Amino acid sequence: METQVTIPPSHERTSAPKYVPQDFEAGWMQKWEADELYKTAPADERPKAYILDFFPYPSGDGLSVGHCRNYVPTDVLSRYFRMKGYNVLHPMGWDAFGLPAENAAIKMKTNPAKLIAQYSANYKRQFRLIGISFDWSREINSSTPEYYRWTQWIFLKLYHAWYDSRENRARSISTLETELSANGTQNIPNARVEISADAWNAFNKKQRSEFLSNFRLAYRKPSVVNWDPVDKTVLANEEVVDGRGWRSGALVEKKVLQQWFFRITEYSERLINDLDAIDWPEHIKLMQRNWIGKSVGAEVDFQTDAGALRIFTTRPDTLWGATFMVLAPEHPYVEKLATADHKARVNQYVKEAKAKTEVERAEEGKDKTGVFTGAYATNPVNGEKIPIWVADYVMMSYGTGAIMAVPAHDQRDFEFARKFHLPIRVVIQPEGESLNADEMERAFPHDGVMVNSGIFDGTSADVAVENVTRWLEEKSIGAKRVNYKFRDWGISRQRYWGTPIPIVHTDDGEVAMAENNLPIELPNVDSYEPTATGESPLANIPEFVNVTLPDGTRGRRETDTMGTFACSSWYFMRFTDPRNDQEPFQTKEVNYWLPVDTYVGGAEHAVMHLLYARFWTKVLYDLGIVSFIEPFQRLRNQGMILSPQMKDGKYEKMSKSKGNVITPDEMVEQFGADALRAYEMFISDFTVATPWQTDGLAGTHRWLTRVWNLFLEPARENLPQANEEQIKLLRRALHQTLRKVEGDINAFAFNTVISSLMTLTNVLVKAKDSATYPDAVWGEAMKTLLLMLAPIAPFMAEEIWTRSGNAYSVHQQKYPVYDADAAKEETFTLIVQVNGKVRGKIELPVGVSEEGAKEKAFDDANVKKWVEGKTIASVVYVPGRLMNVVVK
RNA sequence: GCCGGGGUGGCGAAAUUGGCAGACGCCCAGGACUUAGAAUCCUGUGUCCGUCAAGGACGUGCGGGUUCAAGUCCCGCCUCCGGCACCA
Repeated sequence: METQVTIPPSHERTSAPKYVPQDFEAGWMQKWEADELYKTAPADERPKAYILDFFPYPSGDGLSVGHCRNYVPTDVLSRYFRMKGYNVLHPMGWDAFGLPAENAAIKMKTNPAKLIAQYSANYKRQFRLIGISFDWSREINSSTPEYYRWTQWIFLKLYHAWYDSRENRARSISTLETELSANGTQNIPNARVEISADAWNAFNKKQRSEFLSNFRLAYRKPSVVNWDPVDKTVLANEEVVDGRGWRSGALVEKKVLQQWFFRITEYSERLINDLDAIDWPEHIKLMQRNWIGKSVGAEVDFQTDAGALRIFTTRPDTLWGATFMVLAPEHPYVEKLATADHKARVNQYVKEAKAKTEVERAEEGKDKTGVFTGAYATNPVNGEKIPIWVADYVMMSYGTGAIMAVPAHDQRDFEFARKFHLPIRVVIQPEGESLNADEMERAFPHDGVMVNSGIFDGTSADVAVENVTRWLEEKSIGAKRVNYKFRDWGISRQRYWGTPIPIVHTDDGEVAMAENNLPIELPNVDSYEPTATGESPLANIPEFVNVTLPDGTRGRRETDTMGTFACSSWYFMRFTDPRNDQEPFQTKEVNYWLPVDTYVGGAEHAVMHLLYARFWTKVLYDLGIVSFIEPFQRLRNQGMILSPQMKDGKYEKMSKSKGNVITPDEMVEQFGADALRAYEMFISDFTVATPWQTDGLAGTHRWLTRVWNLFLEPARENLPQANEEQIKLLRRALHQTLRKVEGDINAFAFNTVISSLMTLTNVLVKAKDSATYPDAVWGEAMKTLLLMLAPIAPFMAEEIWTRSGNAYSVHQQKYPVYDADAAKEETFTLIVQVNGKVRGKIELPVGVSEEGAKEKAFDDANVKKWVEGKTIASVVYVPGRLMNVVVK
């Protein structure tokens, strides 16, 4: 029997200290740091937890409440694992190089290093304000020589390595030189450039250097690049969004420059395969797979007057349907094949196509353009002569830059054929349908049965590709081939504010700096504005550019700097040993801490940072420098916090330009950091975008006030002693909450962590006002609640802990241990349905027999009413949950 | 166009394997306290019928389906968000 509890209004209670978080929060933070509470120990015997936020670039705007969405949960996790007895690494540093800082510095006529120092100090202040427990003794800054020295060191490791596809790993370049000198490239499958041992041995220094560039994992080549005319720099493919620079928004132009690349494409297969072993959101894995863009098909040679023209196709089963060929405008055969009477038109077309930007080509969309070269190719499967065209819908950068056009089964070829009145031939017939080339309105790119294909007629779709490919190989016409959309990672930036590339150009070719000559330091200069020519501003600094090597050779230093994704591709390793000036990190430390157990940040880095960091990790693994193959075991992306104001029926993003940014500073001033932290967790599921509501923050503030009063307000007088049943219920609620909270923290369900703690608070407040509990019971409840609160509301937990007379610090206590017996339920509510509608709810003891449950269920008055006079067809019984009576 | 992920009260949202839809909080209303307000506390709060009862009908973007039972599974749409975009 439940009794109605009357709770006296607060004014009747004896006075208690008021919850004013602003009075104690800052003081505790100072004390914790002074006492080095969050200083991480080196590798030891304890289990470790490495919990990391994405490397932030500190901006002048500081942190908004949206940014706090990821920093709070990772902090909660870190604090939780410390209390669980783990050795926890939870560090922070600054991705300080790069355009934003440099551009801001140019605009404000100051030095980017100064700006970064100022901005990062502000971030640090804000992190402290909201109680984030970073180990600041491990703070790093990627723009300091102490850091980028090792970025350069890793660059050299890549420079001095090549990918041996026979062993499927990177090896030292010296192993390649030894092999070239003995056997040339004859044993190296798919060598990009082939050479005999004699030819290699006859090479001079410069020739060797240039030849090795075809193999090195860090190499330079002339390349058409994405040129951002506003930021005056080259952008990686990943940094071009809709044909515009991702930061400046300017239309990207084409430009040919000598560029540095990392040969990430060698790792395509491993980057795809190893995704299976890591706990990442599926959509991020999918984005990476799509970005790498693996497709399996065949390469086939078509004979022409200029020699064999190699094409790539994923549909070798449609070879008999090829009615023309198309070359990309940049294809080297265009010049060779164009016949005299077509040359003028071809040249004109190529010139126009090359002048167009990628965007212009794309904007013209599906409207195909192209010209006939006058030349023909021979289809190797049937000896047919088919015309060769040039068209810009074929890209030089994918496959071989040439295609066989099968208009009946490819939509693009179909459009092209219709526009230029080229023949269309059906070679795949769908089941139960008959395609007629003249009447088709679009291509049929799907599976079917092969027709018009000689000996393959009648071959069904499931084996067609495989059979034809095998046949091509037997006949030596073609071969199976895997292609990737993925390109090598371009890292050159013609800017000042980045890691210098440790290479010197001499008359004898490139010379890599010796490791012990690192770092190559950025010169301290007044003017570092970008040049309009595309050269780095470093090129205008003679003291930097002109070098004399130890052997007396004179050279020109490389003036490009590395894009910042180089810095962020290994910073998570540096945190394990951030002050080491002998090596990037101790082997023992890096192998103890890595991989990162939980890595948290926004989804916008899905294909850039996250792919590059995986690549560097694999290279370092191949070279025996680290012992793990993936850097981030568990990845989670936070959802965005949107502005509370709707515009056109939608919530907007927070941005300085829209003037709708809400800062943690103003929220802390009003409600305290603990309430802000709780609200950041409570606002919604971690991964979901959601609008900010300051009223909701008022709610978590009210909750914390109730918790405060629960601990610090004296109990009412003259309350009855709690009976056995009340004690049991109290402990049950407590331990059920503990189980739920631990499960939810591990599952990243922070919103339900808060709601279950709110529910427990409500239970305890009622209990406190209705009975006096034995000290042991009440003490257990209070202590358990406080320890569960410690990671979430660290300031309040410490304040209450101390005021209650406990020894400092609450954050050095063991996390409470869940008692399964106490949490066990004795009864459950059986839902009784009649024809799927709920007609009754009855309390039954756990473990009741089916017969017992039925008896009680049919005893229920309302159930009786619905069953009476009807025939019972069946009864579905789900033990411990539900009974459904099906009647007619 | 292709590939993902969503759509649940006035609002933010919960809901192991299909098993009580709406936990928790906000807002709002009524009440207690107060000279008054703030704060705090109590009660109510999906919609509709019913007497503010008992009880019932409807309800998770729309339309179908599977099932004793569907927010959850299947088919077809609508719509929002993200990614890719002539990838041969």
